[in-house]
Amino acid sequence: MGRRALFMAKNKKLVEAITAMDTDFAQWYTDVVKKADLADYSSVKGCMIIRPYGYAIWENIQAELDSRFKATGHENVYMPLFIPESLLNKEKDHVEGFAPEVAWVTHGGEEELTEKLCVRPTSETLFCQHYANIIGSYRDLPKLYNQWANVVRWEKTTRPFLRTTEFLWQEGHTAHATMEEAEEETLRMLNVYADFCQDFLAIPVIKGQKTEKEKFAGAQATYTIESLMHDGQALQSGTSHNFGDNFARAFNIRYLDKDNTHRYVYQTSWGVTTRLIGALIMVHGDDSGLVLPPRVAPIQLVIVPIATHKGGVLEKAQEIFTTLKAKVRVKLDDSDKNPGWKFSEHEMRGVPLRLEIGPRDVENGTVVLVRRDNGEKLTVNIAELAQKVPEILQEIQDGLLAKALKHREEHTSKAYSLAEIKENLDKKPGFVKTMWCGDRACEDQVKEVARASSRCMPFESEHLSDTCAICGKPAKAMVIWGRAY
RNA sequence: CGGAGUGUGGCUCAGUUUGGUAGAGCGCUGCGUUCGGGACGCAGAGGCCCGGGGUUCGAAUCCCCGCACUCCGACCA
Repeated sequence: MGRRALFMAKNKKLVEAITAMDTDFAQWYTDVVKKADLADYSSVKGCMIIRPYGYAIWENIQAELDSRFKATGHENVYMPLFIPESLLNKEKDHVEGFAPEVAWVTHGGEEELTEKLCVRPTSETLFCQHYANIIGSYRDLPKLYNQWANVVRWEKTTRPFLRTTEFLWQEGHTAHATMEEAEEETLRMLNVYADFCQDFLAIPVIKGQKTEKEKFAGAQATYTIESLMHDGQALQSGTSHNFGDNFARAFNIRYLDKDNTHRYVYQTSWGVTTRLIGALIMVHGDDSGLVLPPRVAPIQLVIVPIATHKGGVLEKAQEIFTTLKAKVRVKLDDSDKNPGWKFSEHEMRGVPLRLEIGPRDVENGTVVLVRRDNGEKLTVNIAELAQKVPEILQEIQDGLLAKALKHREEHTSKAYSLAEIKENLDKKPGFVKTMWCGDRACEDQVKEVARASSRCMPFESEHLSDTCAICGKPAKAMVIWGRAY
């Protein structure tokens, strides 16, 4: 009864099974993951069961990205799950970066292995060894490979999708004849990610370069797309690395050039992970649960028939289902739950559009459409549905991106001192822009005082002042700071 | 890796203080009535009380030792 009362009193919050965002954002996140049937916990810490609905989102992400990778000339391959210890150790910075979080296989059956095998935390070393074998001539270049795989990193703190011990991702690994080509590739793929996030996931991102401190172990340059969650925390949503010839030297990947001299190749790697699902939740979700942008939504429209025992309703619903099936991903929920229950269920799962059809509608030749993003109800003639539904879905897609962008802008500030960075973040968590001298010491200080890290040096940067906001020395770049997941 | 908390039907928990026949709500199954914002009635099914050792006539409850998970801080996609 108390629950019911809450339900009635607070019209905005339609689902009482989910903790309100303002009450406890972390709990809200966990509630959404579970109530939207995205994932379940497993018996191994940090490993989750991705349920059909969550996996369907991942499959949509995969399909779209994969076609964009193919369109830019990449081929898919599959590398082994295991890496011999000696192979992992070949590149010094790389192994040092990953050593603390690798899982090791020491036994095969009852027998102890002569060499430990690492469960891949990433596959640079595997690709490198393979490239050393197959690249001989400039005619073999470039090699543009990608793999869809799982990787394991022994994390201390885990959260579903955001940081799990095992996660799914894609890792692109390419080899080029020149540094210029490698740099071009690195940026090309960063742009693929950025466009994908904005067009498909309706998540606005900031493109930029990581500082020395934050760059990938073994890379010469790391580029990133950074997004801002609803609670003002930053999320690194994808990275693209230019390795230069670091790995090529360590793994002796050389090609014979046109002038008959051996040269090292220049390599890149780039990846996005199931973390993107976490971003979707935290960028678009609300107190009623998940809100999915139509393009990534496994179900774009759900049909809820009302009073199915009355003649004609179910038949009409089925007819509409058949018509719309050709245009959008549609589900007819003809289960014997109550309509109200179904409304809540599909809201929690973030279905962008709901279609209600009851006896009144059948009589009038109309249906009621309800938007998940703003709750708006529209009465539409059945004859117009095939045209209207795609239009409304597009509006929702655009609206979500605009809303997220507005939120990010409202949570982005400028600062001119260390104290101001901290003050801004404490007052209103988000992105803080400052000038920076380029010294690691200043980053460490921001970490210590403001509990924030440098997210990136954005490509689109401004000149805020001549001096570093932290130490006052001449500034070299603008940096965006934030508290990150 | 520190600090705190929690482990009892599928889920959320009560029961533990003070040892004495394992409970509730939700969910699940069947039948019927309902159906425009989480419906209702009746009848059911379902538990090695996290694990291992003690103490006791008797342990979910008391004592040791583990393990797991959650949340908060240092490292990371």
